[in-house]
Order: sequence, then C-alpha cells, then structure tokens
Amino acid sequence: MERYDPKTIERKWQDVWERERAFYVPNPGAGELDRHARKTYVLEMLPYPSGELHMGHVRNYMLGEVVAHFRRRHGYEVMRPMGFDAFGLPAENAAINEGGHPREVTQRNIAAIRRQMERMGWAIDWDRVLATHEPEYYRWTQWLFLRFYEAGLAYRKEAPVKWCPNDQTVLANEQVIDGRCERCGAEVEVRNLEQWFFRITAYADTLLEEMALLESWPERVLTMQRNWIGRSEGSEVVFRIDELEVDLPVFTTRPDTLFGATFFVLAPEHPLVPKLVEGSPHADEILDYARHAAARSAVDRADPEKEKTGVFTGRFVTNPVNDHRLPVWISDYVLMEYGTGAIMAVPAHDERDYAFAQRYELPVKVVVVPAEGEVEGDAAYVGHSEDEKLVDSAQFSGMPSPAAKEAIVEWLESRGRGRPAVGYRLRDWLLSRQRYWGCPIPILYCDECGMIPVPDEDLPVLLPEVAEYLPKGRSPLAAAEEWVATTCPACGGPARRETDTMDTFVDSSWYFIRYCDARNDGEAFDRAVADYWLPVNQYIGGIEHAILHLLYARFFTKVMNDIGLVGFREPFARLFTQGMLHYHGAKMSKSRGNVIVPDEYIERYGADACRLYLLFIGPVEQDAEWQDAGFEGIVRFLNRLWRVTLAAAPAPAADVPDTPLARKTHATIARVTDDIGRRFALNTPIAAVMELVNEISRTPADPAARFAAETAVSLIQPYASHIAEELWERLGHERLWEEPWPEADPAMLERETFELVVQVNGRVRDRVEVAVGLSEDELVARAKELPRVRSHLDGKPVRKAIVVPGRLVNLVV
RNA sequence: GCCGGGGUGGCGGAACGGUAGACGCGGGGGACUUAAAAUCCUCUGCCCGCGAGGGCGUGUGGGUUCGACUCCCACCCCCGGCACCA
Repeated sequence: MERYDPKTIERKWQDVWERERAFYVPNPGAGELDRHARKTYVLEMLPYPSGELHMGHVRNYMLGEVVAHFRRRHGYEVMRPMGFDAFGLPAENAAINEGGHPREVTQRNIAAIRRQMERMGWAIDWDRVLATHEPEYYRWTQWLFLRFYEAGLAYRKEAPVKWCPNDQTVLANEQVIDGRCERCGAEVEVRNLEQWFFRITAYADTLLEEMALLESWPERVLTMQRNWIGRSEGSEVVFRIDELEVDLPVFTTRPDTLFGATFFVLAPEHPLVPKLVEGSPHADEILDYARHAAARSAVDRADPEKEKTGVFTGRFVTNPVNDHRLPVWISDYVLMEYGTGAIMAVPAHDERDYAFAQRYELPVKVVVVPAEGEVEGDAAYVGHSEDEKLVDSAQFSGMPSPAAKEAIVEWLESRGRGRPAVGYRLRDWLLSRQRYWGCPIPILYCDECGMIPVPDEDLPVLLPEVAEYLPKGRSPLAAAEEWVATTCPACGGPARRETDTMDTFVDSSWYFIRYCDARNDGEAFDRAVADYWLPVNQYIGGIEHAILHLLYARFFTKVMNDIGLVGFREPFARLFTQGMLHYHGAKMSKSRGNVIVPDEYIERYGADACRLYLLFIGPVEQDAEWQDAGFEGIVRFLNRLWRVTLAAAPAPAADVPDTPLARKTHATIARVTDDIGRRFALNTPIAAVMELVNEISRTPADPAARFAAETAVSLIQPYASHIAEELWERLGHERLWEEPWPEADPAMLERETFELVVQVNGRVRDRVEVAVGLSEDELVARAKELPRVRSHLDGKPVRKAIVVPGRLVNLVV
C-alpha cells in the first residue's frame, strides 16, 4: 500500500485550492445584498509582523479555520480575510533589533508569515489582504482621523501623560500595566505634554450600555471592560473658601456622610494650590511638599505599604451642609486625574481618610451607624445599605443611608451647592506617538490660520523617508525638514506638518471594515458592502486585547455609526478568546525565547499533523502546554486514517447497510456536529473521529466500512484539510471542501437494545443489555432479577424505584 | 479588598444532574520479525483479595437530590482583571 506522504499531498492540494480559488469570496452584487442571512464573517485578530509565526499562532488561527470550513460546508458564504498590523512599536522594535529599515523588516516578515500561512493550508481569502503600513490603507486611517476631528472627537491639549523612557514615546493609559510600559516593561513617568487624544470618554456610557447588543462575548472580557471604564454614580458637592471667593467642587459617592467631613484634601498637582498658600509664612514649605509629592512615580505613590503624607495649607473651606469650617490639606493620596482632584475627608466612613486622620490627629465624627448594633471605634465604618441610618446629620438624622444620599443631594441642588454626577475611571485615548513607524497625523500648523486639517484630496500624507528613525524623545519625522515645511491650504502661506504618528491601535480599530472592500481606491469602503458583511459573526483572538483593541474597535464603530459611515453599532457580534500556548512553563513568545516554529514540523510530519495536534491538546479557551510526546499520537492517527480508508476504498459505494459500524458512524456525525456547531468544543471531535477510525480498523469486514471511512474523512476535513481531500479523491469523489456537511440519520441513532445501568441506593451494582421500549415496570423487574443486585438488596423491600428511560434504574431500599 | 476563571489518573484531558477517567501520551504483557522499526492484540485510578468480589476516589467541609466532577453555602489554593478611583 502506498504510504501517507504529507509533503506531496499538501503541496498538491494547496495548488488546487489556489487554482480553483476555493476560499475566495466575492462581494455580493448590487442586487444580492439581501442574501445577508447566508453570510458568515469569520475573523481572527491580525498578526504583528514582528517575526515569524510560532505554534501559539497556529493554534489561534486553527480556531477560525475549523469554524470557516464548518460553516462553508453548512452552506454559508464565508469570508475569512487576513492582514498585517504592520505599523507601530512591535514592528519598529523588531526592525531596530534586526538592524534594518522598519519597512524592509516589516515587509520581509509579512512575506515570511504569509508563506507560513500558505504552508499551513489555511482557507483564507487572500484577495482581501491588507497591511496597515501601506499608503493604500493608511490613507483611509488618516481620512477617518479627520472625520473624528471634524466631529470634535479628536483634539489636542496639554495634559499630564504617561511617558515611557525606554521607548521614548507617550503611551495611552491602556498601555500602562502596573505603572509599566505594556511593551517593554519600563516604569513610566508622568510628563506634561501637548498631545492628541480621542474623546473616548464621551462614549463611556454607550460602551457600557451597548454591551447588551453583543450576541456572545466572554463574561470576563465584559467585566474587564466594565472595570476599565469604572463608572460610579455619585454627586458633585461644592465647598467654598470664603475669604478667597473660590469654589472647590468634589466628587463623592457618599453624600450621606457630608456631616461627618472633618477636613478637606487637595491633590498635590491641584492648580489652586499656589493661590491658596499665597502670603502664608509656610508657603515655600507647602509648595515644596506639593512638588515632591507630585514628582513621586506612579508605582511608588500607589504602593499601599507606604504611609500617606500631607501638609496643612492654613486655609479652610466651608461645608455646604452645615457651614462648618474644614482645614484644607494637600496629600499624595488624592489623585488629580480622578474626580475634581479634591475630596471631602470623612475619616469615620472611609478607610483612607481614617488612616490620614490617625496620622495627623484629625477629628473623627461618626454620622452613619448600623440600624442595630454598635460601631467599632478603631476603624472606618463603611457600610451604607438600607440597614444603615444617619445620626448627627441635622434634619437627615434617622434616614436610611440610600434615602439620605438622595435627600441631601436634592437639598444641595436647591441651594446651588451640588448635583448628581457620575465618575469614570476611563481617560481619553492618547493617540499620538513620538515614533517613526506609524501613520502620520494629517494636521498642519499655520502661523496665520492655526491648526488646519490636511484636505481629503491631499491624502495620504506619506510617511517621509528619514536618515535616522531611532526614537529620541521627539518624533523622528521632525528631522525630515522638507517634508515638515509645507503650504497652508487655507492662506497659501508657510505651514508645518504635525510630526507625531498614530498609535498602532488606531490602525487596527477599523481594519475589519476595510477587508470588506480592501481594494477600494475611491473611499475607505462602500457602506452597503460593509453593512452586508458586518458585524463580524465570529471574532477570535487573545485575551490580552480585552481592553485595548477590543475597546478601541467598539469605540471606533460607534463613532462611525454616529457620523453615518456604517449601519451597525458593534463590530463583533460573537467573540471567542482563546488560551495561550505555553512551553517550558511560560507563554510561548519570541521575547521569552521559547518559541517552537511550525516549519520543521511541517517538513517532517506535515501541516495536517500540526493543525490537528494544536486543537487536540485541550479546550481552545484554556491555556495549553506544548509537548512533543503528544504529537506522536496524532501522527499515528493520520497514518491509521490513511491505511483504513485506502483499505475500505475498493468496496462499492452501495447503499449503507444497517450494521453496528454504520450506527457508530451516524453517532459520530451527531457528536462532531454538535461539538463544533453548538458547543464550540474543538478538541473532542478529534477524539470522536479517532474512535470511529479505531472501530473501522477493528471491524474491516463490516459492510459499512467504506461508508464509515468516507464519513471519518469528511468529518476531519476542517482540521486536516489536505489528507481529507486526498482520501476523498481516492474514494472516487471530487471536492470535499464543497461537499455538504454530513447529516446523522435519526433512525440510525436509535438503538434496539441498550445497556441498562442498575443502581442500588445510587451506587452502580450491575449492567445488563435490554431491549429498547420496555415499560418502567419491566425494567425494574429485570433489574431486581440480577444476582448482584439481589445480593445488595439483601431481601429488603424496595421503597422506591427511579427509572431513567434508556439509561438506568435506581432501586432505593 | 472587589470582579472573573480554574482545581479530575503518572501526564494532556473527557463526562452538557444519570456507568467518573472517552481520546491521546506514557507504562506493563503479548503477537509479527533473525533483529529492530512500523503495525496489531491486551492490561493500566488507588487500596484489600489467589479469585469471585469489596472498599475508597473529581481541592476541603457542609447542604440539596433517588442520584452531584456537575447545583447551593462556607473555606483553601492557582491564574487573570481592577484597585489610594473618594
């Protein structure tokens, strides 16, 4: 018998697929847009071309591969495009390490990855391929930026921002993890710089509310986004420094504790600090403290082990509820970037305020107590439910905490000293970067006219060639003097170009729409075509993008919908986040140096073995460990499938007789279909087909052997596409990828007998093969007869008998 | 601290309230072979027993149920997110 030779087979079928354009899906014509119900858009997050693909990537892309094949064979028109997230830090840093120009290194990596993907035999529509660093693409990224600018959603301002001293650029808040740069791990600094922002905070509530429109997203991703947005309802209360005639509003979620405020605290960076201390004999000391406190690193300042520090300003504010005068302090435990940068301190009911009050011997006044019981004296009492009530709070005393919150805010509002307010943790998205390898921001500065957007017809603003692209703290683009100096489109006078580039995450915030119309030179995309394909039916990617890419893409989509560019509100209806592949106990990644690349495995064992193994290894949503040992089993399985199928092939493809093997085959169809289609379990279908192949191998003379082998080949096709096509052809058929998915015959799933499990008091005591269709009484009677059951009944009367038809009898004595 | 996910043989894992450990790896025994590889057969949770058989077993302790890896309560451990957010 001819041996299974993956190399030849795989090359052969990859050529056939390409020649016959098997996985290319054209857009619908104008009259076909109503076919929407039959389309499926399967999308995986696009790779960074910062190196080659490793086995972790292979596992990720296998998910989309199986889903795409499965849906196509169910009659759907499946679009599965691919692209490259080519701009940005990952690619640029790779170029710096490899010592080439970012464009050359990026393009080399793109070519290598594409070749790897082709060798894996993935069903991808390469007609739609895009790379975000190509002017054909980033022209439209710039165009979209200008639409955001016009809508007031892209703006420039000076603000304290996060600066990575290693990467020499500012970062978005989302790119700072525990005070460190998400990419390089360096501790970030805070700098006051003028930067570009997207007004994502204007969409904070929408991003929360419209989670309801999502069909199926993992709960943990939604939770992470909710935490990140960090919405909390409260109120703004205005305190006042009478002698300076200065109002100091605070944000609080606990207006019910206003009568318990005993001091007041400003963040060290608060802009009113200099004014407050003006003329004070201690002004210098106080300002000195404020400067030092503000300069502490974010990591240091957030360390809960470090004791809070502070200094008294000598000023007092008036509490609007009772006109009490509260001393104003400055302390590093109050953050300028949350709320108003000022707080009312209620030590009796807030742990941080309590700790500060202890340290500086400030008074503690209890105003909320449990309805029953006592308040412990040595800690803040933080309860505020229906079971807590107010005391020592004038006319509000005796009210339950929640009602008191409302009543006090209403009372303040009527006097113009407060109002309901909502606080968010989310900050605007800082999108400008002082790096070379990114999309230029299409803005000009004219001495006469000020800030001017580049006219649409002048797009793209091409990324200039520069001699030196290494990061130096200001954008390398500034060195391209001829490029920077330009003409103002409004007055014709001299103007300068914006030299910062955009964050990579801007590029990837709309690529999923561009795929629909990737070759369009006249516009970013045709809206009708975008509305046909989107939202993405199944999006697949890593959990590491739970709040970066996935939040930004949702924001972009909502803005594009609001300004009339698309007809949908959410980009990704269903999201699946797969687990990471580990090797030697750590996430497989180039930076850790523990990658296994598929190439030599493809060479030795074939792409199909890799494809199968990476899904067989465990549930795709969980992390998995690469083990060479397990790979052997898959190689054996493929060889067995090959032998068993070729052995069965000569039999005539006659009507399938009703045999045990035929029934097993139908049961396997049902299992595999349910696992992939409904449960999204991609490891168990492989086990099911293995079982079937083992069964054929054990009963080669069964008249249904050919049918069973054919079915095994058909069911494994989404996983091992090459060997499946080859065997399908050798079975005398044509094109398996176009073949409808097999259907289980319900009649063949029914059985004439079944193994009745007999329990006594819930413990299995015996099993017996019985006919289907016996009455419950007959089943109980059969069960009682069994010798082993009788010995356990021990002559005692059966008190109760539970019968699960087709399964078991449980006798209770 | 708050939120989310997870804890099952020597290992990866299966079991969608009804036979715990499918499938695969590893290991033992055997067949084929001069031999090896490949392939095939067979056994393989732990303990007691020659055996028939029995007992114990899904992180821990309770509970619901005729029946719990699965549902509920409390706790322990691991992974991830948020966290001086007022």
